Amino acid sequence: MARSGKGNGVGSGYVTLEQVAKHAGVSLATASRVINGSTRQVGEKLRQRVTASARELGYLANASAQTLARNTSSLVGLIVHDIADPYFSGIAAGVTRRAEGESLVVVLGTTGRAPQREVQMLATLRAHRARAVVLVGSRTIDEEGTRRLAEEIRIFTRQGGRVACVSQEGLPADTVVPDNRNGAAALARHLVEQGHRRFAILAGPADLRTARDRLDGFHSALSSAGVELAHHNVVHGAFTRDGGYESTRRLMAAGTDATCLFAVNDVMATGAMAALRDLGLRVPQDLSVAGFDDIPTLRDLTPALTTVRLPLERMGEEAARLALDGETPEEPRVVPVGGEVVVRESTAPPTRS
Amino acid sequence: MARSGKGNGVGSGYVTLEQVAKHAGVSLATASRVINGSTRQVGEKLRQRVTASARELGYLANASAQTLARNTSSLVGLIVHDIADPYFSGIAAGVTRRAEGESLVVVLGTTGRAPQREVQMLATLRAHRARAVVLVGSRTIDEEGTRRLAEEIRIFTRQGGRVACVSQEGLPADTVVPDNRNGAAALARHLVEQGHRRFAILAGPADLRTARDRLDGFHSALSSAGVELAHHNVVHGAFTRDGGYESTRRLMAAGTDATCLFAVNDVMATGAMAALRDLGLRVPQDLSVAGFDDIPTLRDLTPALTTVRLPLERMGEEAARLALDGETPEEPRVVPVGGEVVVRESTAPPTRS
DNA sequence: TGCCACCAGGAAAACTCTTTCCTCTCCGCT
DNA sequence: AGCGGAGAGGAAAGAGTTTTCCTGGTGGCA
Repeated sequence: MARSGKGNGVGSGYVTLEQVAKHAGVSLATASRVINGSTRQVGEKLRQRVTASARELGYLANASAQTLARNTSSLVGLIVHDIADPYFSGIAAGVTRRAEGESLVVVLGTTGRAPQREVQMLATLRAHRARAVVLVGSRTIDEEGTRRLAEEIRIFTRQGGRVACVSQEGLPADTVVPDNRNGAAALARHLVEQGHRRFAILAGPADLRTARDRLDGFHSALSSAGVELAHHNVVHGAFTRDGGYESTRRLMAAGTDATCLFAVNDVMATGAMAALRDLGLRVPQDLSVAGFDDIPTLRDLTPALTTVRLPLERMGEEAARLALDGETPEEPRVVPVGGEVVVRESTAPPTRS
Repeated sequence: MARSGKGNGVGSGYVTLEQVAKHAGVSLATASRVINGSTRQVGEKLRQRVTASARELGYLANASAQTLARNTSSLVGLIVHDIADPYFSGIAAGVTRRAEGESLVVVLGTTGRAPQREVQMLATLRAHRARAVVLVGSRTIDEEGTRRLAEEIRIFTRQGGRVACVSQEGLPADTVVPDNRNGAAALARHLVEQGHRRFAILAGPADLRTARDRLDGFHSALSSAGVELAHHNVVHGAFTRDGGYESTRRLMAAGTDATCLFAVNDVMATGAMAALRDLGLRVPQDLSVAGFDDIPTLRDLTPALTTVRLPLERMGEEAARLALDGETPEEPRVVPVGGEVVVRESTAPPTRS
C-alpha cells in the first residue's frame, strides 16, 4: 500500500541510474554510457530505450556521486573580498559568464579582506574537487600570508585543480594583471600636461599591493616630469568610499596646497568628491579629482570622473579562461591588461597657480 | 621506487580517511566518528591518535563522498539575474554573509533574465543536493514560466531542500517582499505634497512584477490625491541604466509637460539624469527626478537622488535565514520589508507651473 | 570452414565516506 | 559467582556513479 521507497520512481525520493537501467531493461553500465555519452558506443535501440526511460522517470544524475566516481567536479571557485563592491562584482560577472558558458557551476566565496579566509576557501574548494579557482583581489605585502596562500595553491594544483588570479603577482598561478603602474603613470602625465604641479594622493592602505603600485606609478611619472610630490600630501586610508571621504577630510583639515587629487580607485574618489562637496569646494574649479578603475556604476557621477579604465568584466572572463583551458604551463602565465586614461570633467587645468 | 599511488599519503594524491585510520591503527568507523564528531563517543586515547594522524597526513575530507553518504551537502544556491547589477550584488552580499557564517558554501548562478535559466539552475542545485536556494529577482507576469518554476521548486522542496525568494510573491516558497506598492505610494505622496501635479514615469518592462507594483503604487497614490497621470507620460523600457536613458530621450522627444520624473529603480533614474543632462536640462530646477532602491553606490550622484530605500543586504540575509532555519512551515512565510522615502536634492517643488 | 579481431553489453570493482549492527569488555548488582 | 547492561570498537553494508574487465557474438579473411 504505502510507497515502497524504491521502485516507484516519481513521487518522493530521487530517481537513480539503477532505476533507469532497470526500467529500460539494460545494465547500469549501459545506462551510464548512454546518459553521459562516454567513449564507448551503445547500440541505437538500447540508446533510445535508455533516454526514453530517463526522461519518463525524470532522471537527474547525482552530482556528488559523479564527482566521487570521476574525481573531478563541475565546480569553479570564485574568491573575492566583497561582492557588493562594484569592482569585484564586475569581475565576478565576467567569471560567471565564462564558467556558465562551459556549463560549470560557480562557487562564490568572500573573504572580507581577511587573508586566512582565502586559504580556508581554497581548502574547501579542494574538498569539493573544484576544477578551478579564480582568486581576485590584491595581496598585501604581508610575506607570511602570501607564503601560506602560495602553499595552498600548490597543493590545489598538485591535486589536479587549476588556479588563476586577478591582480596578484607573485603567486604560483596564472594571473591577469592590470597595469597599475603604467595606468597611473599615464594619468599623471596627462594631469601634468594639463598644468597641475601640486598633487595630493589618497593612497589607500599602505600594505596593499595594488594601491602601492598605483601610487608608485603615479609618483614616478611625476618625478620623471620633474614634479615633486610633498610627503604630507599622501594620505593613507581604507580602500572604500568612506575611506576616501575620511582621507579627504583629513587632507583638507591639514590644509593642502594641491590643485589635483588622485584617489587610487574610483570608490575612494567618490568619497573624496562627497567630502569636497560637503566642504563647499567645487570640482574641478577648486580642486581636480581623478580616480582609477572606471567603475560602470560610477560613470554617471557629476562631475564625471577622470579615471583609468580597466575592463573589469573582460578581466574576469580572461582569468576564467586561464583557469579553464587545457594547458598546464610550466611557468605561470601573466596576462597584462592595459588601463586607458579616460578624461572627463572632474579634472581641469588648475585655476589657482 | 615509483610512488605507489596509495599508502605514502603525502606527496601526490589525496589522503583518504582510510589512510588516516590505518595510520592511527583504528577502524574506518572510529576515524570517521572522531573527525566529524558523531553522536557516538570515542575513547580519549584513540581520539588523540586519530586527530594526530589526520593532522600529520594533512587529511581533508572529500566533500562529495560526504554528500553522497549523508545525502545532504553544505551548498547553498544563490540565483540572481546579473551579479554586476548593484541591486543584486547588495542582496548577494547579505546572502553570502549569512551562509558563510554557518560555514556553508554559496553557489552563484546568474540567469541574464532568462526565465528558463532559473529552472535549469534549480535542477543543477538539486543534482548537487544543495541544502537551500535563495532566488532573487522579480517574476514576469508570464504564467507559464511561473508555473514551471513553481513546479521545479516543489520538486526541490520535496527532496529535502529549502527555497526562499526575494521579491517573488506567488511561488511556493518563503519570501522576502519589499513593499513596492506602499514605498512607491509614499514617494508619490511626498512629491505631490511638494507641489508636483504632472508626472512622468519610467515604468521599466511592462511584464515585470516589481516594476508594475511600483508603478501601480505610485499611480494609485496619485489617484487618491486627485492627481491624474497622463497615459503618454508612462514609458516602458529596460530595467537598466541604459533603459532609463533611452526612455527619457523618448519621453522628452515626445515633449512632456511633467514636472517630476519617477523612475521605478535607481539605475534607471541614473540613466534618466544622464539623458536630461545631455539635453541641457537641470535637475531639479527643470525637472525633478526620483528613483527606487537607494543603491549605495549611487548615493553620491549629483544631485543626490530622492528615492525609496530598501535594505538590500538585510533582505539577502533575511532570505538566507528563511532558507536555512530549521522550520518547514505549512504555508510559505512572507517577510515584508518596508521601504523608506529618502528625500535628497534631485527633487524640489516645481518651478514651471 | 576455421580463426582472429572487434564490438556491444554486462558484472563487478572502485571511488570515499557514514552508519547500522554486531561483538567484546567491563562494571555493577544480586 | 553469575547475569545484565552499557559502552566502545570494528566489520560491513550502503550511498550513486564510472570504468575496468570479461563474455559472447558477428564479420572478415585466409
